[in-house]
Amino acid sequence: MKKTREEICEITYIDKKKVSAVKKKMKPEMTMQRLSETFKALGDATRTKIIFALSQEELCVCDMAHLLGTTKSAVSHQLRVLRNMKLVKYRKDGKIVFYSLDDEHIKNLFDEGIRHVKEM
Amino acid sequence: MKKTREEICEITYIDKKKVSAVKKKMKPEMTMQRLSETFKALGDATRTKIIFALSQEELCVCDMAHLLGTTKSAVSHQLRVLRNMKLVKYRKDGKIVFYSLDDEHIKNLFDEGIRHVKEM
DNA sequence: TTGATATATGAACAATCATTCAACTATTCA
DNA sequence: TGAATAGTTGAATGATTGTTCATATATCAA
Repeated sequence: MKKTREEICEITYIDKKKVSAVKKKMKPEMTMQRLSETFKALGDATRTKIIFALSQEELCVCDMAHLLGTTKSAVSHQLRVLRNMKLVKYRKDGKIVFYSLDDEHIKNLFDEGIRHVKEM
Repeated sequence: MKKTREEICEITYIDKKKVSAVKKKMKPEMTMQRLSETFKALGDATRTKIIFALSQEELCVCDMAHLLGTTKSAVSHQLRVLRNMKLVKYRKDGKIVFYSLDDEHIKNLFDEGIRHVKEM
């Protein structure tokens, strides 16, 4: 009888102790989920550029569209993703909405990323 | 005549000076591309967990699969993504391949991310 | 050599995603 | 009030992605 389907429970442990030690240290599922969502939010060229631009200056949607050479709609859609992940905040001034980074962390996170990229 | 299609060139500038000032500061396209790819590589729950696990211990594929409750194949596929982005490195010991974080940055980047998530 | 095990990988499929277009709200100002 | 402008949003669409399954490669041990 040939077994083809790989089942989780049949995988061999190489170092069971090590695995349970690491398992204990793992963050809660919720934390991991949010963390990956945060990175995912930064993981798109348009959004990366938005974040970088906002690390330099507070900007309105219209000017971001200009800066990135795309449409206001596309920018607005991406800003919602960043808003949802609490990466940017905004203030309204009449018709115009000005966006900026939500807090200092974001810039640190970003700078750390740039440092990694430079050493690739 | 009603204009429906939004064209890039027709967007109004709100603050042209500000836009060109930020434009000058923008990193090269290549840097932005790599940066977003790096974040994207971290932006998946399976890969996030792999990175966290490796920040604790060097691990083989088999044990990672156990730890995450998934298959070796799934882990292996995700490790390739992380390898491509130079986020993990590996050493071979006989049949077994041990993975670890490529450098210290990665942990910093990750910790900065966790700090953000905790303040959400 | 043969069988077993650790890992890698290609193809396929469903799910997710970014952008576009059209339509909508809200605000200004004439 | 009504036209113009800034921004948001829903639906549609093509592209990308994560997992699974099957198979391939590499190493070890008998």
